[in-house]
Amino acid sequence: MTTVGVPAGWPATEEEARAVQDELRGRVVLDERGPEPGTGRVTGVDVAYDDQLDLVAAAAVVLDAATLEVVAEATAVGRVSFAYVPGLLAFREIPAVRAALDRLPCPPGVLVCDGYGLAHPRCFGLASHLGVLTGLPAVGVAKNPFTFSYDDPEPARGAWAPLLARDEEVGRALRTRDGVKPVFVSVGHRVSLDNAVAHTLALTPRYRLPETTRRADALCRRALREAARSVAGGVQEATTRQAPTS
DNA sequence: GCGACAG
DNA sequence: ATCTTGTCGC
Repeated sequence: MTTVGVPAGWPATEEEARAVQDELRGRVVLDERGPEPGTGRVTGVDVAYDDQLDLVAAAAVVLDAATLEVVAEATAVGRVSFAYVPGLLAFREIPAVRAALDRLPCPPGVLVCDGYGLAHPRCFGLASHLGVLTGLPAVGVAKNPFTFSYDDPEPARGAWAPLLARDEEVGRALRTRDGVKPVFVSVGHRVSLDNAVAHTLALTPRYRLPETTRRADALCRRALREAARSVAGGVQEATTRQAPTS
């Protein structure tokens, strides 16, 4: 099993990480609408953890945007690069995600992240961070409202309400299934909010969460199980070798 | 000061 | 994120 390490210069403290966000957020591009839903490719990325074994597994799954069929997929396993701190999620997820993206055999198209983009304490969440580092269009689709507030959208799929920080719209609470809890969409990089919402609806013909994140979630969990099994197997193998020879 | 807080 | 069985409903 090949493992990816923490990148050189990766922040070691929360202070350093916040400084990186403050420096990079100026590179977010907000004046592009982005590719139209249903055209080209859309790539879901997700990460799973085993904190006991200090393992992280990431997956990137490329879908044909028109058919939602899987075009390509890749995984990467490594060590945990940062503790989970609200507002600093990107530092925990990005090294493994980038390694998985680097292993894809084709261009990813639009990235769909689990989490937020501009809707963030320093306006630089995971989706924006990954977008800036890769240069790719990126959107954030989160399952929880984080620190933001919203009024419940109408019950029909497609209905939405502004996601608010203070009184600013930083994203949208979007109903992707009739009568089901909304998801929370925000702009990452090189995509407009309207288009991010349109992409999310195009990716949710059947389930609350986008097909991209469902596929990536399943794949990174599988990769983590296999990595954990491999680690456990290695330990067992070593133990066996060390058995007394009396 | 205390609690909340994407994954 | 992760720990976890059954259960209500389409």
